[in-house]
Amino acid sequence: MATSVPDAGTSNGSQAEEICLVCNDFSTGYHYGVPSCNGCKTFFRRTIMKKQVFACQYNGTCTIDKSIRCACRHCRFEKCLKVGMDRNAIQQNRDPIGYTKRTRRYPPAKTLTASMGVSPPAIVPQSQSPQQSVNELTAEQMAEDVLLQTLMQVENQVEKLRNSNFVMQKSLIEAVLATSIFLDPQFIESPMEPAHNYDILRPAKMADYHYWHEREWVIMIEWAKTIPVYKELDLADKLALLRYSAITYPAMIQCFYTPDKGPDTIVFPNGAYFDRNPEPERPAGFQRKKFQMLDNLLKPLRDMRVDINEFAAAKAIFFLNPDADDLQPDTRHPIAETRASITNALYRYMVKRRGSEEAADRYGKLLLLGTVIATMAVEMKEAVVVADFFEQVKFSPFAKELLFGVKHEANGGTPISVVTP
Amino acid sequence: MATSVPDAGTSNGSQAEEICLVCNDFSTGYHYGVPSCNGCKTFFRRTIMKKQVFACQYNGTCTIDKSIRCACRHCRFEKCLKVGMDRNAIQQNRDPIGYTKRTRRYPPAKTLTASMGVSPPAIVPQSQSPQQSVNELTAEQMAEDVLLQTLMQVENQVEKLRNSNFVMQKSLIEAVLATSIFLDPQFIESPMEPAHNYDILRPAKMADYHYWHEREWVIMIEWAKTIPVYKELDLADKLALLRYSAITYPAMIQCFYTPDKGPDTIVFPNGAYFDRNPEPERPAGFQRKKFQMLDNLLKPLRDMRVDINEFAAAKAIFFLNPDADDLQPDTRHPIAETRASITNALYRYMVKRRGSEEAADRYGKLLLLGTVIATMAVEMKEAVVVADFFEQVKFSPFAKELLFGVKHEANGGTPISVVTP
DNA sequence: AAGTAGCGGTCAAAGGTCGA
DNA sequence: CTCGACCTTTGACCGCTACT
Repeated sequence: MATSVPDAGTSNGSQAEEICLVCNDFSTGYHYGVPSCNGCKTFFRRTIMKKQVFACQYNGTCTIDKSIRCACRHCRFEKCLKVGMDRNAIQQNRDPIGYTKRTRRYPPAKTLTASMGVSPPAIVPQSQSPQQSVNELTAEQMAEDVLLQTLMQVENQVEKLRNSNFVMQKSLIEAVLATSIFLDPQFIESPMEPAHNYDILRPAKMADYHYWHEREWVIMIEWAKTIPVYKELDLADKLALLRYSAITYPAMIQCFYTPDKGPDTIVFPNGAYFDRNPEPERPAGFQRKKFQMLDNLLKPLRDMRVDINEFAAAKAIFFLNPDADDLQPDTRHPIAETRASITNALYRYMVKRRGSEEAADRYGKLLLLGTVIATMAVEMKEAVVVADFFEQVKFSPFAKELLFGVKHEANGGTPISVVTP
Repeated sequence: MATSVPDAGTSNGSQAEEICLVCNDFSTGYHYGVPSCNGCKTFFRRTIMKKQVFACQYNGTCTIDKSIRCACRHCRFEKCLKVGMDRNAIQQNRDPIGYTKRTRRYPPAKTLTASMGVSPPAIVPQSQSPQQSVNELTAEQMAEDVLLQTLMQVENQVEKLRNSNFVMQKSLIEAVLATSIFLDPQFIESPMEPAHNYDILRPAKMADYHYWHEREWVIMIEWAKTIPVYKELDLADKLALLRYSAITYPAMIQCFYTPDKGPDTIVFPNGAYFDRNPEPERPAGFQRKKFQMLDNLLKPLRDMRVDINEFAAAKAIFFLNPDADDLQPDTRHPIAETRASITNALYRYMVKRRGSEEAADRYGKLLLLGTVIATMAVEMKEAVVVADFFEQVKFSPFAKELLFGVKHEANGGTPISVVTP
């Protein structure tokens, strides 16, 4: 326990390799691919080898620092994964799929080079280096991983944009055609504005629902424009994808980014919240949507402890729906291809973080959330049409453009009607 | 914690290290820099961590000895400091670790394997036995694989039943409650009847659609009764699952088992077929369903060359939808568990047959068909309701029971209206 | 031949547990 | 409530192997 507090003041990045990325203690070199200290290195290895699963006593957001790195093993392990420690670099206890023999336990005798029979690969390196199937990626796989990394990086900007005070005064078409703010270096480097106060909550009013939906839509549009395949689509196809996700994208965002105020509460960044209580002034059918969000989205996301990177991938997978209405037949294929690229990269990401066994289970559960998304998309499309038909909801021009594909007027942009919450 | 025992030269040092410098009890090693016993070690830590301050009842000169070390906490703590215990060696609170007594309970969850039954094993499995990693499947995994194998075996009977001339004259409720024909040894051993002649095709008429839908429903019911978790459900939950899949189960069956007459044709076993041609006599909305079946189900099933075993798993995964309407809350969890068991077993099956790389891609694509299924389920539920409302379709009593949950009449069974094709 | 980076293993010494 | 026998967890240090 070296008590020596490192002078963190040196902003020199070249020293970064000497600091443990997990706990900021002095690093003793690269371990499992990450500059880290002996403690975090050993902790990571032990956790994986013993297949331990921890639970955070709080809300899974504990800060990990040298002085308190032992306080929450769940968050410490999550931090290890977050900074990129690679469980495939752990040698014992290998991937159960590509069966490799291990020669541990009692005899250190390595005379039994052949060990047990089954040796699938032509070359069997006796003592396994962490190479092989893991680091050897094809060019295609690397491209897929780059795509996923881009999604992850953008996702890390989403909350910043969501909490910010930006005002978009564009029509839907203009917003779709403009360059994404997520690709604007000035925005990327801007600091996160102080989070809203989540301690003072108040029930959401109609104005809150409208305000936040339109805000999430703008975020969805800015986000979509960062996806390579999306940029290449015709305007009509872009709008078709946006329309398909118009209901579910805000729902996913709101479920994932709400602070944990219990299993029945979803909070908007301004402190407005809703829960299971009925709200008679809202159109019928929206109560059902609330239950679906709480039971079928929020709960599994929480239970699975979906991390932001998995969430980034899931959002894109469900958004890039080649079966969405009104897509031109020619564009379905490239969309499906990109979707497959993301699923493949997501799977590799999960294997790296969770191991192949848990990854398969987790991957399946996450993809099956697609059924929930699809159900909500269809049901709410119906409900929205009905609500509009009976004029229960006064949709803004922006909303009508998005939900119903109302033709854009020749020249003037229809400004977003921002409702002050 | 390199001990760096400084005893090198001291003659009697070897003896002193075995004695607690605080109370002269046997020491258990160095604690906080001083050879000390467990009691004094723990006492010192507790005192520091709880920031306790003691007062001596006498004059602060109490002797501390093993027999009376608890008599005066003030003087005991002073003695700790005097012999050199280092308060800087006290660390922060750590994460709680749970039970440590081996005579109590089973370890803190995580291993769902032996969750059933009482069986607290004398030896806690929590300890490290790094075995089981490679070829060895856990008992849980083996149970999952057995479940999948059962589904596969039943699936191999489906076409036999579908092509047979069986006539079910039962009401929905009776069919649900009876024993599955798939579990009847007599049926299992019966030979497959000669397949229908798929060379002579004719366009399907309304009667064909009705006939085959009701027939697929009967097959669905017989099939569902072979799923262990399904058997345990209440009648209402059984009906809820059947209702959810009432549209999509026949669609999946028809897509998978149709002979390949080109990408736009689906053939029933009696030679009746349909394709993309509009059929004005059918209700609006059914044309859309046909396109969905051809484009979103038949095409991917063909493109992926889904085999019958994968199909068996997929059917069950989509059928066991824990989010289906009207399910009781308590039954959602066991359904989700079984669904996860099947997905896991399916993944292992794919890895075995295709290798881990292709398996991940294939597994993802197959599970994402769930979005198609969910979309069709919801849309057709709407369409069916509308169709019934406008009486465009004369639903049979059996169909009404299934689709709308019409109450079963007290005694008489409502016979299936078998339309001769 | 010697050096180094990064694996896994080790065990003294931390902290946690729970019946007495 | 405190005590302390007994337990788990931690991490500085070590040996090992592959690759310079």
